[in-house]
Amino acid sequence: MDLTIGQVAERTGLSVHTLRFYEKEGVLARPPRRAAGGHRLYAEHDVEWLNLCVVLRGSGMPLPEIRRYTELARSGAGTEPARLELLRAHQQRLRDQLAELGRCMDVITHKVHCYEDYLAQHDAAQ
Amino acid sequence: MDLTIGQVAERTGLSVHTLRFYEKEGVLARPPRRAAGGHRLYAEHDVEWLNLCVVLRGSGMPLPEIRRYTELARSGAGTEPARLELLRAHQQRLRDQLAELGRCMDVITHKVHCYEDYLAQHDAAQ
DNA sequence: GTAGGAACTAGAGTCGGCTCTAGCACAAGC
DNA sequence: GCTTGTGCTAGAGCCGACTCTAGTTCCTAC
Repeated sequence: MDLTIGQVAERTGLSVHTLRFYEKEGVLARPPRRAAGGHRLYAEHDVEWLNLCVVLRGSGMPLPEIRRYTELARSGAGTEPARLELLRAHQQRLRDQLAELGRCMDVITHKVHCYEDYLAQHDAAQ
Repeated sequence: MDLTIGQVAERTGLSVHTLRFYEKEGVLARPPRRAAGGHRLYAEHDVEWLNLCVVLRGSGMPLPEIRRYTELARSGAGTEPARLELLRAHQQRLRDQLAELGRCMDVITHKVHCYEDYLAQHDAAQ
């Protein structure tokens, strides 16, 4: 039932290095247990938590804020409103970012069309 | 008709520092002319070019690639196919990124709903 | 002519987020 | 029992993209 750091790396897409780094940064709800020889032992829920963190990171949440969210979750009951607020704020930022990227996409698509038209014209002339 | 670096900063949203930095990085089609005292003099088309660069950067294109695009544009006629290819590649990356961010948004929205439901339940129980 | 703000240069510093190194311990398969 | 791979720690290094500093010069308005 326990997973090695390598197995967790495989299941989260994070590198072994990054997993240790995240642990140091307080991204894990609690540090994993250790085997006799000092090797980390992860549980399934650690993987789930990390996969959520991957989503948060992948959408641009900075590590300190992920740590804050983790701390709230670690504190347990009563912190739900704060957690909700944090997620909502991130959701809004993400919405804004999507809108901004959409505008960028429009500009780029327009540029692409300009070049396509130009080249179509140019090729036809030959 | 000429613009100072400060005016260009205002019109592009870039800082004066960043404008000089971009110039050093070869992001400008050609370095701006200089006034008698050595101050940079920008033309309107520099602002347009920079605004395109802002869009490219804002959508995640790294500076070396922007420089490459700039160099192609500087080389003039004949480089249009290469420019088109570069833009198309970026467009594809942007599409992928938008899709990825959309998936992140779905996960986060789901999380938000979980908390909302939980809190609604919790509040009703009081 | 002088004060204050804007611009100049070269180069150093910062920041976030990894990523890698060194040197060593442990473990699994033959 | 030995090799090969995986893991451990602490800490250094790297990368991209700015961002700022120091020391100086230039322009504008009084």
